[in-house]
Parts: sequence; C-alpha cells; structure tokens
Amino acid sequence: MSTAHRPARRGEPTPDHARRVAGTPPRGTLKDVAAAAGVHPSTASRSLDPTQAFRVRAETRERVLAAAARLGYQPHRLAGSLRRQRTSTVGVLVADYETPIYAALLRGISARLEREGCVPISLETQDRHDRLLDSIRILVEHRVDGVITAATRAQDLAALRDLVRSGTPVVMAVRYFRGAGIPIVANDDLRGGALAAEHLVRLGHRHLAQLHGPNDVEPFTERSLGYRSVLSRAGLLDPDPVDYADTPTVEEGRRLMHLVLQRSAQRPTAVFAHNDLIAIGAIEALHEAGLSCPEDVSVVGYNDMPLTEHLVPSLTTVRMPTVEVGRVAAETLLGLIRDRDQAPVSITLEPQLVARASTAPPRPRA
Amino acid sequence: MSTAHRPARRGEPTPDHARRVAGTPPRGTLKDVAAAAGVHPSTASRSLDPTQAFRVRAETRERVLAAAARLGYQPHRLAGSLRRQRTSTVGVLVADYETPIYAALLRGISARLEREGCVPISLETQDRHDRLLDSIRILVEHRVDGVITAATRAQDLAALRDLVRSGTPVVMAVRYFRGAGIPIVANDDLRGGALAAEHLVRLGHRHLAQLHGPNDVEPFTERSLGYRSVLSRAGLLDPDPVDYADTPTVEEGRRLMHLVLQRSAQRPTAVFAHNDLIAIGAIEALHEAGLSCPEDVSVVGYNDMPLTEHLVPSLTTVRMPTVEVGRVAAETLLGLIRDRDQAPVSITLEPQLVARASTAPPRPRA
DNA sequence: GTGAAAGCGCTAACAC
DNA sequence: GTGTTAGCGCTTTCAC
Repeated sequence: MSTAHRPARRGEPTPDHARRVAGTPPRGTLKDVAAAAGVHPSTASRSLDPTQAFRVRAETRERVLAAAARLGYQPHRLAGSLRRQRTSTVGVLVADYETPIYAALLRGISARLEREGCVPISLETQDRHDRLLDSIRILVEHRVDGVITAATRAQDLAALRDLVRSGTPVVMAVRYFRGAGIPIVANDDLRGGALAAEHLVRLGHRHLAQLHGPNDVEPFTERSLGYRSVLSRAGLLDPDPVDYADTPTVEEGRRLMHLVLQRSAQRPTAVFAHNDLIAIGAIEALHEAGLSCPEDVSVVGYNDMPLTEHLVPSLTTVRMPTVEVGRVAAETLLGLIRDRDQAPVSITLEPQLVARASTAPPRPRA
Repeated sequence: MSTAHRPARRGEPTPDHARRVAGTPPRGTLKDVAAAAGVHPSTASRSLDPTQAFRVRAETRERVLAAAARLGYQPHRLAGSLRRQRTSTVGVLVADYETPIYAALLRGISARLEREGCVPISLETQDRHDRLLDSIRILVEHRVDGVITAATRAQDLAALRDLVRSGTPVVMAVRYFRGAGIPIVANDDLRGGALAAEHLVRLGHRHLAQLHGPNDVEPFTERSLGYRSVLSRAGLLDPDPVDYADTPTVEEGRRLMHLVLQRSAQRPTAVFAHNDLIAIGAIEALHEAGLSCPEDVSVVGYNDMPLTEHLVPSLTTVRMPTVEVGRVAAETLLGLIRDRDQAPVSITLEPQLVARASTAPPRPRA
C-alpha cells in the first residue's frame, strides 16, 4: 500500500501539470479545461453553465465540453458557491433519524431538491434545544440557502425567528407552530383527528376516549380538536384526556390506556391514539387487562408507520402523506429562496384513514 | 411583509458597513471582526482557530473573541474549506432512508463525525446504479473528505474503486464486498448466521431451512455460511435454499416460505430468515397454510428492526449493533482521511441473538 | 463572442 | 506575536 498507483492527493498543492493516472477521476480545474480548449477560463465557465452557454459560439462551446469530458473535469462547487453567494444546499432538521416519518420526509425533500441541483444537509436534534441551536449554527456556517425544520419545539421558536430575520428562509414541516410567521407544510391534523372519530362513530361507538400525545406539540392539539368536533356534532360525550403522553411512545401508550381503564366511569369501546406507537402500547395494555382488541375496545392510531399492517390485530390508522409533505416543503422553501418577500403560507395535505383489523363495531350490550 | 425589519440578505453584495438590525444574527466577515478588534484579519483568524490560538497573545485573543461575540460572527466554512482544501464533510450513501438500519447507521456516523466538527451529506441511491454514480459525482463536486457507502452493489464496485484511486477515502458499511481493497465495517454475519442456527439446534430442531436473502449481497451469503457451518457440525441435513429472495421484503418472505412448504420432503420445524421482513412474510405464509408459529414452525429473523418485539408472536431475531457500526465506520474513515496510506481493514462487530416468542422447541413427534 | 480583472472569505507561508 | 501577501477555484462585471 504505498506508491505505484497513488494519485495526487487532494489537499496537497497539486500542480496543474501533475501527471494524471490513467482511469483516475478528475480534479482538474476550470483553468485546465480552458487551457486544453484554448480559451479563457471565463469562456470555459460560460460554456459549462447552461444559463450562460448561449453567450458563447456553439463551436467554442463544443471544444470546451470536449476538453472537460476528456479531462474528466468536475466543478468545484465550493468555489462556485463562494463566488456566487449561494450554496445550493438546504439544511434539514429532524428530531430523530429512526422515526419512520422523518425518513419519508427526507425522501420527499431530497427528491424535490435534486431537480434543482440542491442537496440536503440533515442534522438530528434528538429533540434537544441545545442541539437544535448547535445545528442551526452549523447550518449557518455552511451558508445553506434555507432550512426545513421538522424538529421544532416551543422553546426553539425564538432561534428560528432569529434565523429568518438574518435572511435565511425557513419552513416548518410536519411539526409546526402557528402564528410564528414561519411557513408551515404538514398534513391536516384537524382533518386526521376528524377522520379517526368519524370512523369510530360510524362503526357505532358511543363511548370513546383519546390517548393524547404531548400537549405542547400543536399537531397533537389539532388532532384532538378535529376529533372533538366530530364527537360534539354527533352529540357524544367527550371526556377530557386522562393525561398527556410525555413522549409519543409505546410505554406512554400503555400507561395512558391503563389510566383510562382505571379512571373511566364507563369503559370506552374505542380509543383514538395520537400515533401508532401509543396505539401499540394501548393494545398491549388491553391484553394485560384481560381485554381484547377490537372485540372489547377498538383502537385507531396515526401515521401508518411500517409494519403496522403486520401487527395482530393489524392497525387501523390515519396515514399522512409524508413523502409529499417533504416534497411540498422543499418546493415552498425553494420558492422562498427565489423570492424572500413572500407572505408565510400554511399548506396542509389530506390525510387518509386506513381501516384495518384493530377497529370493529362495539360488542352489543350485555 | 416588506421593509422595516428586513435585514441585509445574504447573496446581495452586503457592504461591510451595512447596518445590522438588533437581534439579527451575524454575517459579518472575519475582516469585520479584525477591524472591530483593531487587529489584522490573520490575527483574528489565528485567535479563532484553537490549533493556532497559542501563537497569539492572550490579551489580543480576548479582544478578538469579544469582538466576534459582539458581532455574532459566524465563520464562513466554505471560504475556509476552499483555502484549506478540506471541507470537513463526509458523504454517506444509503440505499433507502426508510430502512431502519440506515437510520441507525446514520446516527452512529453523525455522532462520531460531530466530535470532529464534520457533517455528513447523505444521499439515497434507491439501490440503483445510475443514482449511485450521480451521487458520487455530487459528492466529489462538493469535495467531501471521504465517503461511507452502505448502498454498495456488485456493479458499483468499479466506480468506488475509481473514487478511491482519485484520492477520496471510502469505507463500506453494513453492505460489503470483500477483496475490493476497500475497508469494511459491518456486523459479523458469519457469526450472526451461526447464532441463529445454534439457537434453533439448541432448542432441539433437527429439520431446518433457510429463507435466503438476495444471492448477490455478500452479507446474506455469509449469514448462510455461518448457519451451515453450525448445522454441519451438528450433523444435520442442510437442504439447499429453495430459492433466493429477489429483495429482502415481506412479499418475498411469504413466497419463499410457501415454496419451502411445498417442496420439502419433510416439513422443517424451524427456519432462519435472512432478515426480519422475510421472517414476517414467512409467519404470514405459515398462517395462510394453516400452520402456526412457533408451534409448528419456529422462525428466526435478522436485524431486530423496530416493532419486531410487538409482533405476534414477537420475533426472535439477530440484532446487529448498527449504531456502533456507523460510529466505527466514521472512525475508520477519519483515520483514513488523516493518513491515506493505511491498508484496508475489515472490522466486524458482534451481533447478538434476541430470543423471543417466534421460536420454541419442536413439537414432539406424533 | 471572448478576454481581462477583480474578488467571494478565508488561511498559511513568509517576513519582521 | 503580528502584519503582509498571495491565492484556493470559480463567476461576473466590464471592456473590446
């Protein structure tokens, strides 16, 4: 492992005349291409930039393109970015890489950015304020053209507003806070909550309960509102949540379900869990209490995360179009990058109820 | 949404004397800091660089730091990177953001890089060769300091070798090909396959079958080898796989399990599925055939993906330390970036058997 | 249609 | 210990 094929390392002051090893990808500069084509670097630059190519004679351009291909030229984006004051990178803040909805979100974002020649730089905040602040600093140092945040918590809002004020466009995706003057792209949680409630009411349930996600996250609040509006229209009793989940996890779902079973004057025949993990915990709690789902209690989740259809019973849930949310968030951000003086919009996408085996009509009264 | 608070936009030729709005984060340059501290830019630079700070008098440095803090100075990494010929970015290639192991991998990678002030730029190849080539091009244009690939397929090897030859360190994580001269960090699939087999043999199973993942992916081949070595040591018959999964998915798992049930002279009492999704498909196929798991057939999966413990029956599986794989892959890459002339290593981490409810002793012979 | 020249913001020789 | 100078690789006026 020493010499022979070792190519010029990047980072060493590679002289332009350094011999290029056969098969070695590039690292020539624009100057090299220009020289090889017998033109000035600026002409080479114009030839390679589709938006400027029209300024150069077709024949000249051909020569440049040929030279570039021959040398295996690959532009140095950093240099271009520095000069252009625009990096074609976008920061993406997620709370947790392992949460499936963030994966889908990222896919949607990347898909849209790609068409623009942009790449996402994504950072995980682990839902910690200090990490979010660090992440923003890193993104600013990299001079990303904009930021999509799916990790926003109430205490983070000030920092995000500062970021906006400093001239960086920001979009909140999935997780949002209204009234912060920051554009929002999310699924319609009001509608999602309503869908869950309608489904249960239509099945004939009259005694329902909610397993409520963290109370300081607006999407959960909205799911609750949507759900409650349907119940009140149906003239049904709507007990206050016994408690709120600290975090939307299986453990918390189990805890909340046990609470509901203990505290309810009349046991509900159906529950709306604010996400799938809470729903899974709820079903486990039912089993622990000697009850079964859906026979004794129907359960609706939210998100339609992977494997929910393979659970027993397979989970009825509300599916949010997360990939699409990502795509639209990217689109919105790109618009904002082009024109910063747009009024902040709030875009919601339609969720969809996926009926599976965890919901059924209530058992006829004994 | 028009004037008032609108700050100097980045991208406009912001003159240094532009008025800074109160509360507005930074965008001053090093020159501004230097001027504010009454020193030369290079002194400011040294003061802010921990590795150079010792060259500057403590008092001067204080002044610079104070000025930087006052102005809310944030370095422009691109400029530094350009000059330094080193970007402190690392490319990460994954096949699919939605596969949980990639999420865990990314977390491990980020965690390690972070300590070095590096950020990952991750791209999704969707397991397509053309997308992998594009992704490599993008990473090269961004002059990442190195690349970690978890998306390698046989046909991609040439491109990766070119990348290495051009001077960019590359590490293969999770998915690997031996003998390509590229360092590998992965879990020990040989051992993982053996763990699965040992578990089943120890439970008393004598008739086993494999549900084999795609045959052109070495990790699956190795799982198979590890499994077979245990069987042969135990003196057990080891029928060839009925077929290989095209892709490691639930559907393919179902197909393979049905094939096994049809083709086997004697029905196996246990199967080793090369990943969890295949295992889930297998269990569903068993149900469809009127059999049950683990009573009629025990099933072992691989990966311990999220929710597998909440399936019914909860899945016995082999857990790979994916976060750790990511961390070590990053570590290895950083080493290679520091010193490119290291011999390619292959590091394997210990997997672990997680025994749950999908495996049990075979039913006594009728 | 092409070339000349300047400079994005930073760092690293080199001088003193 | 600090300043001077040059330049990373590119784009973009501005001339002609």
